Amino acid sequence: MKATRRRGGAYHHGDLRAALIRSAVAIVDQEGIGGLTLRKAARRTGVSHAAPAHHFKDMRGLLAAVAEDGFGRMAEMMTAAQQAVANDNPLLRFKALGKAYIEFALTHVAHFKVMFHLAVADKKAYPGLHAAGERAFNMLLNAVEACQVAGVVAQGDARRLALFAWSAVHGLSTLAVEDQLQGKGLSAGPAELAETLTDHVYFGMRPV
Amino acid sequence: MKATRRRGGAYHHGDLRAALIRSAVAIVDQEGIGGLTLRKAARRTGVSHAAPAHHFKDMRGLLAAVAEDGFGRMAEMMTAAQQAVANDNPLLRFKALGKAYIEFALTHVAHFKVMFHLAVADKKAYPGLHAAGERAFNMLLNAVEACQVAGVVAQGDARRLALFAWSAVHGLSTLAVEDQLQGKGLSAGPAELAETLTDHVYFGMRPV
DNA sequence: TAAGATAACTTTACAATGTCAAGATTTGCG
DNA sequence: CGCAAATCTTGACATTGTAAAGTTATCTTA
Repeated sequence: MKATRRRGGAYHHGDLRAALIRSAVAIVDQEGIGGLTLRKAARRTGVSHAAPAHHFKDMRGLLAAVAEDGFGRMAEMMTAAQQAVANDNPLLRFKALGKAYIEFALTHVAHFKVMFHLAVADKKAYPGLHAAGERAFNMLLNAVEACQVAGVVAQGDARRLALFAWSAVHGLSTLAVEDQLQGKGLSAGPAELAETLTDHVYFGMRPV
Repeated sequence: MKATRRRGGAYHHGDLRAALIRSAVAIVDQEGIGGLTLRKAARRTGVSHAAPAHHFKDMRGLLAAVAEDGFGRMAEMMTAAQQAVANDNPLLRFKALGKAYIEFALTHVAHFKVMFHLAVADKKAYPGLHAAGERAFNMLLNAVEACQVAGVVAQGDARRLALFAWSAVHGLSTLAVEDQLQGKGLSAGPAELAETLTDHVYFGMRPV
């Protein structure tokens, strides 16, 4: 949006951190998460190979930054999807949330892969990342609780119900993003499968 | 089980391929998937750094071998769990299948991580791997169809129903294995969560 | 505005890795 | 027995992550 391109031999980039994240996302998009390299991201951005270290301590720092960026975008998409639905229909809002989750994964494959690929040591090392993930789960939790209040979802531990919904939606996203849905004889694309899946999720949470 | 340890300076290992897979699993268990290295696996097995190349073409070959081994073990656990249930109760068999899937992920974290971590190019490059994944899905599909015949699960595209169940079960496994369940206020461990999750999955598939 | 401090970036350097090529050793088969 | 193939080792090279030290721009402050 601003002076992202380095004119001439400008020593200072101006917005290197964001530019590196963009490059990283592009690389993961093209070559997968294994093709991402600090040096490659630096080359693509037009800076020296050691420049990333000043913005992200190391490789994991870059991945954490991409993941945090992804969680932010996901939260945006989910709130937008939720607000596009009538305020007084908690069930529709709940479904919209689930479909937005899947849609985010399908339209932001690189982000999604990185978001759920940090093996370990992200818990306390990257507090911003932790908080971003927490926020997304809380959106889902609130939607479930609203459905309980409205009586369209069974009573009981809302967190477990939310976990069920999250698992289903996250599972489909993961399988789709990892190309595990090919050759399974599915008669529809991921988008349509998301629709029927969220219906089943709701059926699994109905009051007795 | 056999002559796995190299006595003295034995030039030939005897069962190097399997030994390397074991080492790789151990490394992934201890240091995560990012800590796995061809040379490290070779060192741990007591062979030269280039030895793995003769059994697995490259790094992806080793990962594919670990994944295929994992699919085999998972199929074993799932068939065992299924056969431990009365033959005439398809619903219980279906639930047992789902719980076995989750239990496998929780007890074979390294295998599970590798199984669903091969980014791309596994489709045709590793046919054995592809077939192994196919087999696991077909077990689930058969269980769903048996439930439909018994009338305990709604009619309709069995593959979509199976996908819903797989998504839920796979999602919980993934989240648990990636330590995403911490700090979410869940009042139970993964094993108990698996129990309630499979119940919800079934509820989501009941006949109207 | 000018100097000093700080931040941003580069250059240099090194150990570790994946992978290839060539050599050594063992096994199996005729 | 002899030889070809399979198995493993050694050596080499480009690439990577990362640390240390140097260079250039920006910011602060007096």
